[in-house]
Amino acid sequence: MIGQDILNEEKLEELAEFFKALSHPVRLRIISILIEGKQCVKNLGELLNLSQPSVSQHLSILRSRGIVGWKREGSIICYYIKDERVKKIYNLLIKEEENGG
Amino acid sequence: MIGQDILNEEKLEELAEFFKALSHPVRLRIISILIEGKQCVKNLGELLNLSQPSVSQHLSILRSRGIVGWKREGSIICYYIKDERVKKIYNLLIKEEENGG
DNA sequence: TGCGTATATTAAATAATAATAATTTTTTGG
DNA sequence: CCAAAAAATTATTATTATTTAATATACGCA
Repeated sequence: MIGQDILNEEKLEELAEFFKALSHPVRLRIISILIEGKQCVKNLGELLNLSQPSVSQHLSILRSRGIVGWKREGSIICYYIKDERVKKIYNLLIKEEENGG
Repeated sequence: MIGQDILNEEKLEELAEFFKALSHPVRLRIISILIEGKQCVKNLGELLNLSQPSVSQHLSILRSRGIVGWKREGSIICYYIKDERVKKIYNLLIKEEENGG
């Protein structure tokens, strides 16, 4: 059957959740920042001009989908891109477009 | 400033809308079917085992984001993938994964 | 024109997300 | 242990998306 061999229901749900995590301007901005390099929550809040709890909530969504990872460094927690698919998509949608891709 | 040169607010919103359109299992299935080739609404409903109005609603979301296009052929309307980014992402996420990409 | 098929739109009810504010936990340093 | 800083969680309310059912539109043909 068409289009059913690769994508079973479980895989579809997982993919939809993945895209849902990317479906918010703030989270896309967070991703674009983290692609440049890891950042702590406080810095993200300042770069985004958002409250700490708000940043934390968005990070928690990205974390729960495995898109970002984190590491405590002393008193702060640094976030980074964990899911390589995100980097690939970023390159494909953003970077390539710069050269009219 | 980090991550702000390329992605202005407008572009971020557009991208978020793009991902939102992909954030549903049914719409992902529709896309996977249309990537194999164009299909009319009735066939889609049968392949997806969904009611006609339900398929139409999902198509309308994909249409409004420019992800699919359509063409009337006699009494039926055929839908096809219009946004090339979708094909790229599909190849990247689905096809590459088959060979352990 | 009128009927049947194909598709789209609308409406109403429910569920999911987002934004904001308040509270809590964890860690560092005195 | 205590206070302050950093981050996470919770609660509340507002907004948006999804589902289902009902209705409407467009086309082809007798």
